[in-house]
Amino acid sequence: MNLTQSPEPISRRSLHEELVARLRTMIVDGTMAPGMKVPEKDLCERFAVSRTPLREALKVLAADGLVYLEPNRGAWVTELTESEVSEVFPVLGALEALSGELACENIMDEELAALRQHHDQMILSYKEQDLDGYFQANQRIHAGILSAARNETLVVQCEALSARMQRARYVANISEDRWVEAVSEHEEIIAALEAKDGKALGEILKKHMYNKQLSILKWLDANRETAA
Amino acid sequence: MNLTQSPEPISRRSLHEELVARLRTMIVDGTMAPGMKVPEKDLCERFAVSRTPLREALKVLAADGLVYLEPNRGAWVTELTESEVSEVFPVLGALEALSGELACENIMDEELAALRQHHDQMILSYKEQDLDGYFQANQRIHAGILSAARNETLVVQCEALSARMQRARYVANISEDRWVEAVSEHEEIIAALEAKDGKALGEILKKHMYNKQLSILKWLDANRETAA
DNA sequence: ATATGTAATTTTGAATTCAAAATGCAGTCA
DNA sequence: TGACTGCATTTTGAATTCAAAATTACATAT
Repeated sequence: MNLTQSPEPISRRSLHEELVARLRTMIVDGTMAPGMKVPEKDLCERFAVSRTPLREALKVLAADGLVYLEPNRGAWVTELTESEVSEVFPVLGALEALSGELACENIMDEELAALRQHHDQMILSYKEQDLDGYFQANQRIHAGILSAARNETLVVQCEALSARMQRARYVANISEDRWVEAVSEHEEIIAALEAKDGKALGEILKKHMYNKQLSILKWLDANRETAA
Repeated sequence: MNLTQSPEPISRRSLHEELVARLRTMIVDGTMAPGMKVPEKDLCERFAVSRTPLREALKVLAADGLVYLEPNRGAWVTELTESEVSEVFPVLGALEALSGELACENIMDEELAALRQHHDQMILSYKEQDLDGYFQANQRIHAGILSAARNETLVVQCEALSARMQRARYVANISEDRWVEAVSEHEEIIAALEAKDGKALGEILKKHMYNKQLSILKWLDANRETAA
């Protein structure tokens, strides 16, 4: 038998891996709300697994900062506090800035073209006031820059921290003012990218992150008493 | 009863937490060498625990990138490859740069004084060619800057990535040339810190990291055939 | 009624068990 | 000799079990 192009290996997934992915999604999209006790027994029944793999998954999510464990008391979904937001965003800003610099060095023409399309799509969604479409295009742009940076470690770190903040973005409905501002920042982003100006792109992405932070902090502050 | 200053909660540790800490140490200090299969049964006997908590710990270490898991085949200590080093150091550089900037904003006088002492101690160790003392002082300086940044998330991220690189630092014996260079960089670091020049400190720390990367890559390259 | 003490129940942490998968080892045949 | 096959052994993944800890419910006393 001659296998010139070897087929990709059959990827197998252990139960706990699958559970990590599922639970992460549930936390990020708000199905499991911040502050909520993780219902171990419930989840076991729902996913039809025993406690062993579920608990393994919870340990991993705890290391990621999405849940916290209290010995002998169980697991809770982490709250999104002001102080956490104020800690995570600067770190995310530094990492996105790096991703911008690296992307300018390594991006390929087809990738750049795809990003330009996503950008135009995003502008279109904004003009039609289509928030879902906007979010999706926005997501794709950031993912595209990150992947163009050619640094898997950076991807992993960014995604882990983003996941922790994502929950807020789902709930925090963007204000019209912030939306206008974000769109204008994105014009700068695509411009810097097309000019391959890494330094500038890094700065803009950092600023972009900082503004997101402010917008979320504002929302958190406004909803503080509501939640409590 | 009036508890004006509430006592700190009694901290308890589950077995798996303890195991994560112990195994991490064993991997970082080289007791478990890169590339080695993790001897599950052995470790269980050695620590006198069952497989359940040990395996939970391995999942966490895998999420940290210190081991990798192959389904149905077990766990291995991750190798330190050129590509991993080339990925992790830039990320670490960006994070250390951030820590420098934040430290300049937030450091207190006593902390600065302590760092100056560690620095002087480090110079002394260098003059006496005391590598252990030098490493220790060096470690304390970086930890001190990080803690002065007042950002727990940043600390966690830096420590996780540092742990992955630390193994190399243990094995890679610093060259005399690199040592001279590192000492001179540290003079710049303490100067920027005392001048509270965040931008400059960030730049130097980033450069410092980059030079460490080069030095480790050189070592890896020289030892490539030895290890294989 | 509120606070304290006690027993029953539930939940958690970790050991054990069990089935599936991988590995190692003979024995067979070219 | 060398590679393939089938069987025994080991290792792994996950369910189950069991003891310890926490929670709840209830009774009693102030």
